[in-house]
Amino acid sequence: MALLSIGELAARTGLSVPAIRHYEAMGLITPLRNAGGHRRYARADIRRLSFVRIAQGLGFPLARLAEVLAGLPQGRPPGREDWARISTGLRAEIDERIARLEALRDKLDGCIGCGCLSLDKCALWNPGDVAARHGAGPRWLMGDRHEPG
Amino acid sequence: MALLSIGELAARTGLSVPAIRHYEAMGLITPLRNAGGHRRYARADIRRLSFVRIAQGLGFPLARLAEVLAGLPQGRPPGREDWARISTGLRAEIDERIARLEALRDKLDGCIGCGCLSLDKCALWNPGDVAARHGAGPRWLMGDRHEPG
DNA sequence: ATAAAATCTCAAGCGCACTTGAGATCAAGC
DNA sequence: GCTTGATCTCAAGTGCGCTTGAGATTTTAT
Repeated sequence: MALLSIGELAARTGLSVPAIRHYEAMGLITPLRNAGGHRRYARADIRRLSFVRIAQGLGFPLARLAEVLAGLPQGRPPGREDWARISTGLRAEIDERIARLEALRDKLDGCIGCGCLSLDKCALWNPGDVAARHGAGPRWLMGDRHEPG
Repeated sequence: MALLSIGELAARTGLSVPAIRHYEAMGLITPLRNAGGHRRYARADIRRLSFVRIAQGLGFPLARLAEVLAGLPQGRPPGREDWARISTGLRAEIDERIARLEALRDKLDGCIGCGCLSLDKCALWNPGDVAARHGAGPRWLMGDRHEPG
């Protein structure tokens, strides 16, 4: 049993079968096919999907992960250095996301505690008074998460 | 200018006008209406929407925020204690989210660094070997974020 | 050999958080 | 008074990340 069926891969990763097919459509994984046209996965693909789930849980959209995973070797199974390379690429972004979350939490604490409660004016809640600029888009404070497209 | 029009509120909060109307439909805010049927907002509503944006940025769905905001007084403008009360309610959930993110980051670091690379078996990546249980749903590691519904 | 289970390919639907558009009404400036 | 801009409602569309369903084919077990 060198290669896995999609059902086996689903069982190993905890993903649903349609979800795995969806990831394929999004370019995250590219299985082989057997004579009958059924998908056949290498063991390394379990790792690949585990990575996807974790990175996705950290807030990365599938499209970004497709880019990152494109950095893994094709043909040869990826080794330690390969995973380390693409992971370090994400580390900076991960740290940034966590930092942003912590900053927001602290702002929340700080402003509730400070008693000013003028959230529309308070520098903590509205750093740089962006709201007064031109009221264009809600980009302040939020970073790029779930930006209205 | 005791009350704000929706356009003014949009300018003050950085939100779009349709977004504010959407929040109303979701039960997050309930403006008064003038004689002509136009929405009129109190100053405290700026705070209310600022709170919504921040909490939303922290990962809370609008439905949850509607619940939380229902804890604010009606008629009387909310005071420091009101905001403090509903914020502390969220604090635990916020801390939990941050902790989860940090844990995932550390797991990522740890397993890339540890050299085992057997993500499907490694206790760090797959605590409790949940994948082998019955392959039902992808609930391990992820918490409740963006759970397939 | 055959019945049952797994897989295949489309296509459509869903939940969330909005955006966009149409057509009508209200408000404000000149 | 009249035009212009803001606002109204309702409906439909968007992007993401899948799920669900239909109908056909392949694989596996007996």
